[in-house]
Amino acid sequence: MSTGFEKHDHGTCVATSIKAAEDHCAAHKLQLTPVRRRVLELLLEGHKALGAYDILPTLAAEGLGSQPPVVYRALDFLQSNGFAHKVEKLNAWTACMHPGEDHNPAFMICSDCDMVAEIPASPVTGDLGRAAEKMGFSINTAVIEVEGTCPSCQEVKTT
Amino acid sequence: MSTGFEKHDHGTCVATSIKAAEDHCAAHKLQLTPVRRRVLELLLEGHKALGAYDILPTLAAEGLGSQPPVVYRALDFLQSNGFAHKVEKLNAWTACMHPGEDHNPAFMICSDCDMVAEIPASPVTGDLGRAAEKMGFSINTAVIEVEGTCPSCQEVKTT
DNA sequence: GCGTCAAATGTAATATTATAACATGAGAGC
DNA sequence: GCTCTCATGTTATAATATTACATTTGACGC
Repeated sequence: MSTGFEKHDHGTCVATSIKAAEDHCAAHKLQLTPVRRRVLELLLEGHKALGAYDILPTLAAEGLGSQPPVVYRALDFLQSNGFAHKVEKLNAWTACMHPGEDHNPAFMICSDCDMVAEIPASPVTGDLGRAAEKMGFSINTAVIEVEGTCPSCQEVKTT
Repeated sequence: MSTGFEKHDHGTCVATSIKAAEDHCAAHKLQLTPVRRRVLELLLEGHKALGAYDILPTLAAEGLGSQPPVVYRALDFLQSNGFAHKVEKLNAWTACMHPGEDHNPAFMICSDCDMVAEIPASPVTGDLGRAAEKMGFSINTAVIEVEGTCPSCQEVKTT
């Protein structure tokens, strides 16, 4: 699975994720309803993070709901089932690139092109986990988001 | 400097931070105005993160300003000069525990008692930095926040 | 079929967080 | 005293998110 920054077959990328969501829902008796499915598709369109209010007009135009709770509910569903993540720094959501796998996501956010790449993080076993353990702090969830410049945007700058 | 979770002389804690802010301002020709100073004091009161709208009523009661921009400006000032940090996960701010030092903060947030501890993080040299370097991603800022249970709240639960 | 229950959706209203824009004031340096 | 910069006062509004309650739909047991 790609991280998003390098070149990749994005069609496969999308198909894989949708398929993973369908399978997971089938296996766990969850409903991937039209709204939920469409929101996931929108999140998958680019490797960007979308705000709830970026998504809402599209849903409204397609007759899938026009009020904020509609999109927030869909995002909650996707997030709690591991199909999407919230990027706290951006107050925005992005599709999960490792659906089905148990993972702690970390994000790299390019401030030039707004691309968001999800990479595996393992805070519990990493530096941070060791620091927490030392202090007797028990980690539940971790927010790890770095902002900077992605490889392609660095190239653009230097050429 | 304490992290906040363990027992400590909080008076010293506050005094040290205020002093550091005063010194830094004197050295850099910055003004630690009444509003700014008061906001810093409020952030230092407990090792908690405060939202802008938690702070505003106090400022208003003390005649230091009653409109949102007042508190946001003060927070911007404190943050850009390294006296406070924003905790993205909470949309709230906390006083810096290592003022004057060049550091990448990480936070441990106790979801039971709301205590926030700042610990040093070094993403650029740590696991995350290595991952970023490998991908050719250049890090500008890092948000590292873990949420879980602090030592004292774990004790309470088990007794 | 029919009742009933849970999950999902529709909708109005409102809460919370944050910023834009412009006017006013206060002090430093000339 | 002039002017320039920084800080503050104030109004309005933007952006993000949730509460609360009504309605619909489909599964399941009877």
